[in-house]
Formats: sequence, structure tokens, C-alpha cells
Amino acid sequence: MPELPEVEVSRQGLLPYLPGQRLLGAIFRTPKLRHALPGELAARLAGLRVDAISRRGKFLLFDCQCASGGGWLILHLGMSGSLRLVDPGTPAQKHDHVDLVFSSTVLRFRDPRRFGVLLWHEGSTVDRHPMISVLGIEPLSDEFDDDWLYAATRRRATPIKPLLMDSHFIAGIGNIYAAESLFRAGISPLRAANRIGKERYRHLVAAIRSTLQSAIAAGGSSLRDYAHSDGGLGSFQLSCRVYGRPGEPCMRCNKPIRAVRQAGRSTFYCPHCQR
DNA sequence: CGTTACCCCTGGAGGC
DNA sequence: TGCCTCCAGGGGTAAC
Repeated sequence: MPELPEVEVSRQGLLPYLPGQRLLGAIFRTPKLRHALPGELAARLAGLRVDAISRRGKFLLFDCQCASGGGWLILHLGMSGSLRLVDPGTPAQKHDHVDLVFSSTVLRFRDPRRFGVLLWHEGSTVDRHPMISVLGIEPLSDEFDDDWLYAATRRRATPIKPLLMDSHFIAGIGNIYAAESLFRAGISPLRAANRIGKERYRHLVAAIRSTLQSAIAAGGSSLRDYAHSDGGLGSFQLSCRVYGRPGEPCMRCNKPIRAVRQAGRSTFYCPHCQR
């Protein structure tokens, strides 16, 4: 399941190959992806050059410009999406929904559960797209620190864990990394956000940073050759200390990990170590 | 405005 | 073994 680190590693893996390449076109095998308009998109893309690839939260942003103007491809991998670079003519398999065709390679998007998103935004900037403009702070940016988090939570009575996962608040923290970061910071996922002090938020910011960055590092080190690796990006998910381990002993205190539901999502934590 | 329930989708796991 | 149900995930939308 791609979270921010997987998306970032995907971006880094594509950087040696795509920027500077010109799109010949696109092939859509699935009539309707979420929010996408495949027909129009396929026609619009031909002739554009990918100038840069950036990331916002879990969105990959392909800057596709040309002399007569261009726009941005906005891609979200959902929960089961993956990208790979294949040679032209490589047969598509089940769930291979979209090909972005370049002269010497093809960027292939596979997404079995089809929660992914592929959108086009006309123009030179993507900041004002309705799905991008509403995104919250980047958790790996310098602006994200204990001062920011403390101030931003003073009027939020919601439990901290669903707030961490709210992409309008912080962009890119999913269920797994929210649980793992809270465990490392020793904060209960049930605690109201406005009842956590600045010192504890300092620990949480550090935990979020280190959890995300170590996952990116792990992915980067496992990423040898994006173009020729068969499986695209392997799952390089960090080894979880609480996520998916209900009933198992806490690695710190040996008491059992508890599972609860918050806002419709499962939450795993150690009631003894996390307060 | 803040918060929650539900929906989209498919495959895998577990029960019978 | 096969069929059924449940669950996972992110983010939009509707509703409270």
C-alpha cells in the first residue's frame, strides 16, 4: 500500500528516465478511473514533454509543458497502485489501466483496486487544482515543526490519530505511519489533539520525520533499476512495531498491543507505553 | 466549522 | 472445494 515514502521513492525512481522525454500519447484500458476523463486525456497528452516530477502529499505531479502551453498530470496511487517502466510493446496484464507512451519507454500504471486517481490540470501551475490546493502541510518540510503543530491543534478536540491522517491538515500520513509515529512518540492515538503539550509534539514531529525518512531510505536502497525491475517497486514497508500486531506483545513493555476503531479505521497501539 | 459515516473497488483471508 | 462475508486502504461527499 503506497504511502508517502513509496510515492517519493517512485518519484526518485522515475527521475533518471522521464524528465526531458516527450509523450507520444496514452493508452487507457479502463473506461473510467476515478475522476479521470481518459478519452480527452489521451488526445491532450500527445506531443507534451515531461519537464519535472514533483510530489505533494501522496500525489505525483508531472509537469508537462510545451511551447504552446501544457499542464500537469496528477497521479495518486490509491492503495494498490504501482508504476513501472516497460519496453514498448510489452503485453499488458490484468489491472494495467494506463500506459503513458514515450518514444523509448512506457510508464505503466497498475491498480487492482482502482482507488487511484489520474487527472489533468491545464496551465503552468498546479497549485490551484481543487485536489491540490486543499492539501495541508508537508510533513517533511521545514515548516512542519513543534511550534506549527502545537499552534495548529489548540482548537482541535479530535483524537490525534485521525487528525494526523487528515490530508487537509498534514498531507501524506496514512494509517500505518500514523500508528507507528504515535508509538515511537509514546502518545496515545485516542488523546485529544489540544490536550498534548509542545514538548510531546516535539517528540511526535521527530518521530514522524524519522519514520518517513527511514522508509524512504529503505525504499531508495532497494531501488536498483526502475526501468528494468520486473515488479516495479517492491513493498519496502518499514517493520511495524504496532500496526497489524493486535494481541502481540509490545516490543517495549511486553504487554499486548490493542486494536480499536477510530473514524472507521483500525488503530493499533500499546495502552501502557502510549498515553 | 469540526467531525463522522459511507462510498468507490478488488483480492485475500477466514468461516462453514 | 466452493461460497459467503468481512476487511484493507485514501479521499471525496453528504450529513450531522
